[in-house]
Amino acid sequence: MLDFKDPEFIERETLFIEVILPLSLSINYFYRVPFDLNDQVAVGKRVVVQFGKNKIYTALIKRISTNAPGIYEAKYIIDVVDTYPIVTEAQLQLWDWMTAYYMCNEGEVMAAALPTGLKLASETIIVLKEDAAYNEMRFTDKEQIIIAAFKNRPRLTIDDVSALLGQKTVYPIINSLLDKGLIYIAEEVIEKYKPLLKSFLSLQPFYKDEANLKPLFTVLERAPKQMDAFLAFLKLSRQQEVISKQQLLEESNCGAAALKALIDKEIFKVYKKPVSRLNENSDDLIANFELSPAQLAALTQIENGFDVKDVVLLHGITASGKTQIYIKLIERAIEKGGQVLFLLPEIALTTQIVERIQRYFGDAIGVYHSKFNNNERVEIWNKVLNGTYRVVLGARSAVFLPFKELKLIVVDEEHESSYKQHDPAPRYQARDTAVYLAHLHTAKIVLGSATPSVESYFNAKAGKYELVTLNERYGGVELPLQEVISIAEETKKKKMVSYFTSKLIDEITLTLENKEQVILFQNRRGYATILICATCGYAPKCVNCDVSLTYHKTSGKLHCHYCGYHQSSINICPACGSVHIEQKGFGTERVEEELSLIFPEARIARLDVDSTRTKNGLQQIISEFQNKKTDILIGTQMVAKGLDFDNVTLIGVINADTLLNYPDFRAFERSYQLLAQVAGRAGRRDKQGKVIIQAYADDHRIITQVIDNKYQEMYAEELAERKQFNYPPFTRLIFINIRHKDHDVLNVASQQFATALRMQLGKRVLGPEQPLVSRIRNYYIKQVIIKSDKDTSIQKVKSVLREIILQFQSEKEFRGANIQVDVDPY
DNA sequence: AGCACGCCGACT
DNA sequence: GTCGGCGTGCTC
Repeated sequence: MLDFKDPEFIERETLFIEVILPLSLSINYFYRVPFDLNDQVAVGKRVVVQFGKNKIYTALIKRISTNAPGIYEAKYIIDVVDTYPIVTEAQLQLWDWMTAYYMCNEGEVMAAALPTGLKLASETIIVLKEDAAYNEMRFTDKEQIIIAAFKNRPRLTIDDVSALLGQKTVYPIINSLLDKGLIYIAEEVIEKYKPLLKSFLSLQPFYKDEANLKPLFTVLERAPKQMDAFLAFLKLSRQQEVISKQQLLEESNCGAAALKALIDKEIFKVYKKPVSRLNENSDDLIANFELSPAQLAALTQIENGFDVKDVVLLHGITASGKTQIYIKLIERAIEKGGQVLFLLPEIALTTQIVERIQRYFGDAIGVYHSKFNNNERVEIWNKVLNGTYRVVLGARSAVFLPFKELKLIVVDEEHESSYKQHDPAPRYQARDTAVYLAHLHTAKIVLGSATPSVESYFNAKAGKYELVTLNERYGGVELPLQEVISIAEETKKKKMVSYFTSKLIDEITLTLENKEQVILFQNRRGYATILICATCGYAPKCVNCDVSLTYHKTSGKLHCHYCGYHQSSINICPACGSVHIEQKGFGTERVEEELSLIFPEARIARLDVDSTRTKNGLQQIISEFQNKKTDILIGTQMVAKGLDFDNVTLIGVINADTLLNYPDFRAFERSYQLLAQVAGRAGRRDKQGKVIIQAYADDHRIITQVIDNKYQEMYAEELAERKQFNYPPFTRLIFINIRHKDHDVLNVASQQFATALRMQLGKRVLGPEQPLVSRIRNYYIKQVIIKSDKDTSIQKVKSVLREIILQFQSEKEFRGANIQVDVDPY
């Protein structure tokens, strides 16, 4: 074993390091370490390297060796960024596994894993923090030069800094300024989320000393209002840690003037703190909850399950109180000194569940997802690394955080498709990655869902996972009354009003009269799905993609949902000149419009990607609905996921058929999950909710199963189908998308690729097939599918695939072709 | 991912 | 005659 720390050794030996660059490169590169940096290099630290002609990147040290890397001469590293490794050994192992399993590059994994703030590059822009407390700190000369430079320019690139100081090694200096909180990395995108700041009060340090309080009381005796406020403050401070200005005003009836006087007299100090925009009306749920007997039983089963298996699947119906069970599990894991990762779908992270858990665990908890900017993400990364955070709530990318003592992972809503990353690579499934991550740390993992994925349930039934079932709703809340209404029949009887059956209209009327709220679900956005000329059949299509354009009335434009292309709408058919343009299909916009004609008094809001694109859109729509400023919320999938409103008693599904007709082998499973999830939003503690599902296929087995809550039956029938048609969980799928700008070249190329693959893998190879959308952003697409049965070694299949891809890419005639591999598409 | 090197159309 | 289009290959 080489001792890199031995001074003798350091003086004599030349070190070479293998680094991972955060780019899509098929191999890693080697650099040479200058002698004076020998004692600083370590696996998991970042280094600054020049890559290519004049590009500078932050790379990560993967291996250190004394062997020169063969024929070429290695470049010297410019600098070592970190004083201690920021990536752990376990993380590097996880990266290795992901690279191999999902058939991508290590650089792609690194790019996805590290928050942008840890990937400084030469053109990264730094900005001086305005409110930084300079005078309380000491700076080196170089730091002062940089700070001074900000007087002339608000933004500096790393290259600028390099020029200013006349040296290449600037990363440690920048890093130190970042650590001191003096500068931050400018966002390349405008920040979407701006925290809401609220004013809080604290006592000036001087008065924390009891001795100084006494004279204060004598002074305040002459100002009864101020005294009142002060006493109210003292009383509150005994009960809670933070006191907001607003709260003190409410509790003391002292008036704003008296409070201002106290602040002006420097008795109180005001500080601002970001608070959630969401209504905080569910506090009581968490403060000191007791598990119900059913929950307690489930908890015990989970813990016993951990004795025999590493993975437990918790199948608990909607509103059965899974969160409280998670909290108990988390609590126990922390008591044992461990760290906990709690994964949630992105959308659920903006809701109450985060607040509940945050309130419960306080400062030891971190939240990690896309609403946070780079600087905050780096902060979270560091706090996980140094152990400040014991619990992290996060979306799928949180699996990349640098845990050191991970003891428990919770994957809530494990069936959610958003756990799978589709683009770009690594195309990973965070739930499956979490199972491997738990294995790496010898941690335990709970997968929870009201409607588990067929795969997970299969694993549980097969004994790979331990299965725990919770069949009782928490607090005796009744299951909603569910009913399906046939659209066909209602149409025949001429009882349809626009898209709504008479039953749904009646129920909405009743609900609004009771001052309760309604959620309507329509899984399509926009106004009309397509426009079509009634005379010649022409339908406007996207110029870049092979899809019809969707008509959006709000913008008055035709939009492509794949590439973002849009054009103005048409009144006259460009093909035949006819003015008979028909609208086919309808989306949330249309539902909103039609509904407002029927219920002109009702306050209606829409929740979909379009209405939430603007700043704070999502947050605002949700909180307005929660605060009962809206009566009816119309939305796509978004309304089904993780949102919890306690005044909603009616849920309407406008058209269930669109879900069922989706051409995917998981369509029925997904429909069941989505409908069950939507239905779960109905009802309150004191009132049974109602769910109305409108459909043409009103007797479809999936709809019947949703209405009767027959998960098991759905699972059994799905499983039989999967077995018959060789789909997961009986096989493993790999999708290979081949893309090319030229249609004909693609045909030849994909045919040849499939043939080469078939030579070695035989009938496991399907295609090339034309995917649903055969052209996106001007690239034609063909799909080859590998369906590998469980008896075949998947490693072998992957190595064959890897070889064929390599061979394919070396062929000159197909050079413009681009291959994307998607392992376990979801 | 960048970025340079390299071979074919409209311009001072 | 040149400036520049982006197609292709390389980066330790």
